[in-house]
Amino acid sequence: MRPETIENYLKTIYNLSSNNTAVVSNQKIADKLSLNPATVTEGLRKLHGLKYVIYEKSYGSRLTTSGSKLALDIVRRHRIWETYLAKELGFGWDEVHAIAEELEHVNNAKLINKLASILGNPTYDPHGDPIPDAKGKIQKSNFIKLSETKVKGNYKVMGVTDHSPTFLKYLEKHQLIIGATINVKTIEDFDNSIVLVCQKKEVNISPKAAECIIVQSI
Amino acid sequence: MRPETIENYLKTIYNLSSNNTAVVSNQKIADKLSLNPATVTEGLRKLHGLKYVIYEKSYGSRLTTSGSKLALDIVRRHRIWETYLAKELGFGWDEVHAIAEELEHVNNAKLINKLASILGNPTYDPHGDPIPDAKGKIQKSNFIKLSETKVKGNYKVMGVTDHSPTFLKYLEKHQLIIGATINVKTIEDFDNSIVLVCQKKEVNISPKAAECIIVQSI
DNA sequence: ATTATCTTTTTGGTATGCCAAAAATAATAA
DNA sequence: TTATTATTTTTGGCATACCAAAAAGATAAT
Repeated sequence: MRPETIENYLKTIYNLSSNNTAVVSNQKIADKLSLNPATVTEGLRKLHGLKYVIYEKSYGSRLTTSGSKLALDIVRRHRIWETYLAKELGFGWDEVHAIAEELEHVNNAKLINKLASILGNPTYDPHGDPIPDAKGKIQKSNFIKLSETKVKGNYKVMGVTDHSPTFLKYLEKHQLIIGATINVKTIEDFDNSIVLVCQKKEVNISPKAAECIIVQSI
Repeated sequence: MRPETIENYLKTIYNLSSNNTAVVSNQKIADKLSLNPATVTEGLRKLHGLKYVIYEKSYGSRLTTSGSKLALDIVRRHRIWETYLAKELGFGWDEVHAIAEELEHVNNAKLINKLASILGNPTYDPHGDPIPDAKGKIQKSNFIKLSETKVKGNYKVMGVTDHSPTFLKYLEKHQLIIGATINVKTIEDFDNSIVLVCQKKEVNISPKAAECIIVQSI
C-alpha cells in the first residue's frame, strides 16, 4: 500500500473512533474518504495484514498499537500545520483544513517539530482539537457537545467537530469562535434547536450544528 | 496521469533542458527520476497527448508553452520552499532539497505567494538557482561554470547544479558557499583540476566538481 | 419469525504506474 | 561501410487503487 493511502485510512479510523476505543464501520470510513464500500473492505484487509488494524469481517475495525502510533503521528502533522497556517501564515480557520490535508503527508519529524517549536508547542489547533506531542501523547479533556448542555448554563466554546469552510464561516458570522463564552437560554421542545446568547446577541442553533460545537462548562 | 507524476516529468524536463530550448533524451529523464527507460517512453507519450510536451519518437522531448508554464510553477514552489526552509526554519542548504521535493507537490498558490512575501519575494534560492515569480518570469543571468573560468580570474560563487548533501557538505567544508569570492590560480594540464584560492586557503577542485559550481566574473 | 432494509463482501473489471527482456532504431568506431 | 555499442521502443506482465453490480450477511420492523 502507498504511504498516503495507509495514512488516510488510519487517520480516518482514528478520527471516527473518538477516544480510540470504539469500533468503526466500513461505511463511515467509505463516507469520510469518499470511497466505494468495496474499496474499503479491500483496504481494511490489507491494513489488517500490515498489522495496523484489527479488522473483523462484517463487524468493524479498530487500530492496533502500531496503527494508533502512526495515526497519532499523522494527526499531529495535520494539526501542527493547521496551527502554523493560521498563526504564522495568516490563513483563516476555514482555510487551513484543506491545505493541511495535503501537507500532512510530508513525513519529516524534524520539520514538524521545528514548526511546533516556533508555535510554542501548542496543545490545541485552531479548531480546538488536541495536538499529540512528538511522542504521541494527547491531552484529554472533559469537553461536551453543545447539544448536551443544560438550559441557563454558561459555557466556553472549545472546538468544532466539522471543519468545512461553510460551517466555520457560519460560526464566525455569529462570533461563535474558540474561546467565546455563551449562555444557553432555551432548548426548543419543538425541534431541539438551542437558543443561546453570545456577545450579547441571541443566536438560534440547529441541533445538527449543536452536534458539531464543543464546549466546556464555566 | 496523476498530478505528481506529471509534475515530476515536467520539472525534470525543464531542469535538463537548461534554458528550455534544448531537447531532452529519454535516458536522462529515466536517470533523474530513477525510472526504467520503458516507463519514460510511456510517460512521454501520455504527456504528449496532454499537450505538455512535444515528444518526437527516438529523438527527444521539449516542453510546450503550457508544459513550460506548469514546469515553472513547480520550480517556483520547490525553490520557494527551499528558501523558506533555509531562511525561516533553520535548515541547512544540504537538507532543504529533499524536503522541498515533497512539499513542492502541494499545489496552493496562496500558500506559496505568502511564503514568498514573507521572504521578501526572493529571486534566488539557497543553491543560487533563480526563482520564477508568480507569473513564471525568471531572472536571466550570465553565470558560467567554474570549469569554464580562466586562470588568474576573480569570481564570485553564485550557485550549484548538484544538490546532493554530500556535495554541498564538501563545498561548505572549503567555504565554497554562495557569495564567496575566489581566485583561479592554475588549471592542471594533467587532469584539468582547478586550483583556486578561497578565504585565503588553496583548494583543489576536481573537473567533476567544477562542472557543478556556478560563478560570475567580478 | 419473517419481511424489508441496510451494510458488507464477493466478483469481475478498469486505469495508472511501473518493470524486464526482446526487438528495433540510432549513433559511433573500425 | 560494416560492425559494435548505446538508446529507444515494443511486448508481456505485475501491483495498486479504484468501481459497479450481484450475492451474502446483519439489523430492524412488523
